[in-house]
Amino acid sequence: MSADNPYTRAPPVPKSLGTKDPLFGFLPRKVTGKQVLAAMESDINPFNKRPHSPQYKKILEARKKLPVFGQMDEFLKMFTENQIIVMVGETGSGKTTQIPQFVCYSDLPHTKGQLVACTQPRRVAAMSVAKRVADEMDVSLGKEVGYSIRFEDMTEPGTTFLKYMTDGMLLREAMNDPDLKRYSTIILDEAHERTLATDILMGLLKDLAKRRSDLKIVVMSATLDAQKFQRYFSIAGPSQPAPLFKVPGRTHPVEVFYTQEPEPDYVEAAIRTVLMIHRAEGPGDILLFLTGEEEIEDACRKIKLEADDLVNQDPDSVGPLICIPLYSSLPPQQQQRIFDPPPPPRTPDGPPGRKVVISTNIAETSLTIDGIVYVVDPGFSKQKVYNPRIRVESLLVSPISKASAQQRAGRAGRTRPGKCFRLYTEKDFMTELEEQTHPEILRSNLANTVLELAKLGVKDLVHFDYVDAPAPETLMRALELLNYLAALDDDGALTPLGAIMADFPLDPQMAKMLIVSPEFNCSNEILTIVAMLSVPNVWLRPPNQRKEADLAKAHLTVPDGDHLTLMNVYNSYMNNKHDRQWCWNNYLSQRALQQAENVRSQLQRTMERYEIELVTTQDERKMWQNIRKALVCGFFMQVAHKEGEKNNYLTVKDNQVVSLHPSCGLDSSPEWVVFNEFVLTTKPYIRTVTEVRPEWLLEYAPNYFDLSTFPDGETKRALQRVLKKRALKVDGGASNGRNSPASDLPAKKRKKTAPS
DNA sequence: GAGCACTGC
Repeated sequence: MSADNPYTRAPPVPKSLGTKDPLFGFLPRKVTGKQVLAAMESDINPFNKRPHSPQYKKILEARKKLPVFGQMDEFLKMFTENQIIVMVGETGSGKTTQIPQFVCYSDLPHTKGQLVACTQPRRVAAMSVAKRVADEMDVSLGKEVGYSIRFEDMTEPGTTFLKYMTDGMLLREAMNDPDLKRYSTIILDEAHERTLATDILMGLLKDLAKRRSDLKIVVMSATLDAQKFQRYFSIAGPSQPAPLFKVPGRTHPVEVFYTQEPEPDYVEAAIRTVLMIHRAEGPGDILLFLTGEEEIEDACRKIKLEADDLVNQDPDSVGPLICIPLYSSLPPQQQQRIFDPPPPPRTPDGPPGRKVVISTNIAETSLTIDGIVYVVDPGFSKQKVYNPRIRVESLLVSPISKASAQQRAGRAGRTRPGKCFRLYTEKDFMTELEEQTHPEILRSNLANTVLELAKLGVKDLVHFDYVDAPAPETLMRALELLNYLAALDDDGALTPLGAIMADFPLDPQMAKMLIVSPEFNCSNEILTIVAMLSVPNVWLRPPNQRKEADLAKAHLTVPDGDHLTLMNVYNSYMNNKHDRQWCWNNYLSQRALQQAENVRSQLQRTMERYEIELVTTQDERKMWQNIRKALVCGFFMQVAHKEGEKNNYLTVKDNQVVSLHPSCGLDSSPEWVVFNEFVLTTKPYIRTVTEVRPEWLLEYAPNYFDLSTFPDGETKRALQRVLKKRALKVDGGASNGRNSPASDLPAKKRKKTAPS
């Protein structure tokens, strides 16, 4: 910010070095590899004109050995001649660190007050790559090179010209600046992972490229998807696919083995294979892929037992073995164990020890473990699937794709030649596995995405140029929900309320509930509840302390409803911050609560921007009633009605039979409830549940609770009885003339002009 | 009487 203030500036540097300037003679976007190489080898940093540090040259020498470095001139030529490039760089090619730097030398964004952006699907990647590149360019992180992720903007406006960021972050920026004018070039990295955000960005950028001829785009992906992207980005005409720039990787060969026959029990087969490798194969660590926490912990125990047996039977030829579980909900400290060295031999010249990491898909992309030589791949993972008919996302153990299997095998060849044992037949691999994992956009509830697209100015959501178009029914479901929430009008256009909702990083139901909550004098409470609903489960339940954990939970439970319990947990956490042991003593996840605190303050800032007041109700009973009313305004489509005597519920309109989830803290089973989630595990459950009154449903969501649209049944009859009773009351003089907040803007906002 | 594949805003 203060770059022009001579008093706060870093050591003075000559404004112009004339012909000594390493960038002397550089014409933007007409730069050659020879020129860049000379500039890189200069004693002066071309971008801040300061002398290079001693380690700069050392790092440069290492960079020169990367496969991509040898093709710099070729890349720059293609960059000069094309607006959009598809680039394929296999593992170890150095594309993520080098290509953005090459682009900077050609674009010279710092001379135009612009930036080069490089997106990543994951926060850690954005941070760590930015750090690495800042070192390579000999600048400090957050100055010329920075990163931007949720909760952390490590950039300096006016100084930063190369920015690594999460794909979701760039999408957010596009909502406020659809032309992304600050960027001279946008690089989408890991495009083959097909995250929702990257898919939407590809659609936006393809369109934007037509409007902004000065914008260049580089899409980086794995080999298998390149053609698809080349065809998608053929903006010069259907017969002219986007040019492909290809760089070989630098990995070691991996030998792949298949089973002769299909394995009926993949966990058992996996354990057997791990022990076989341990007995018969040379030194090197093992990575085994399983599908979830329970399966992993179970396999760890079994392998440990069997390996101990082997060692006892044959201590002269079998070395010690340690098993390390790995999944995302493990605390970071335990995740670090994957980097522990394998155990030493039991005697100085005994057989070497071995490490086995048993992991979910997290080790397929997010985490790399050095020293892995053997991979055991049963061929399954848990995948999200969305059923638009019943509006439910669930996790299903499904066969992986060929691309995924290839990625898993590659994990064995990072340090030296390795082996991959696939626990399925080669025939099944060839004929049964899909080429690619279905992109997320085909497997998700799109309510959020559709609202984002509307805010991005996309008028026709159905005919938007998707790389892969979602099922029409999924889009219809999303449009229907947003229309009921009054975020979209009957023509599908964004309403002023919808524009505000889109600015909150929340599901539309929660955004709606938060925005209307001042009308019920409980925005302070709803803000807390929404933050708690946005973070992972806060309750810990270690397998050997279940009773203690359940007891601790019972102490914090508010019997009137799970939403109130969440609020109580958050408030207790804040009141006990002085006690470092408090979370641990109450079997609560410190990490999740800390995250809730972050989310809450981020949401509060967005509320302030729109002047949505933070208010509270003093009377506790009234407050609780108000909270439940606000819940109805967001979640009126997630209501269930009790049927019969047992804990059986029927969801309203959809008529799905559901049960209260065992984690539910209600001390009774009320007739009407709103729920936060419908989960399909061993059977259909509703989770995070609170009692509501049927009158509120009719009052705050009259469009949805238009009984003429209801299927016949007990739910409809119950609501008809409520209507009748209400009609009698109104005749008695207690008229209710208030506007329904479920279809209107918050009171405060009505007086102001809607923000653009 | 069950769970939380993995990300992201």
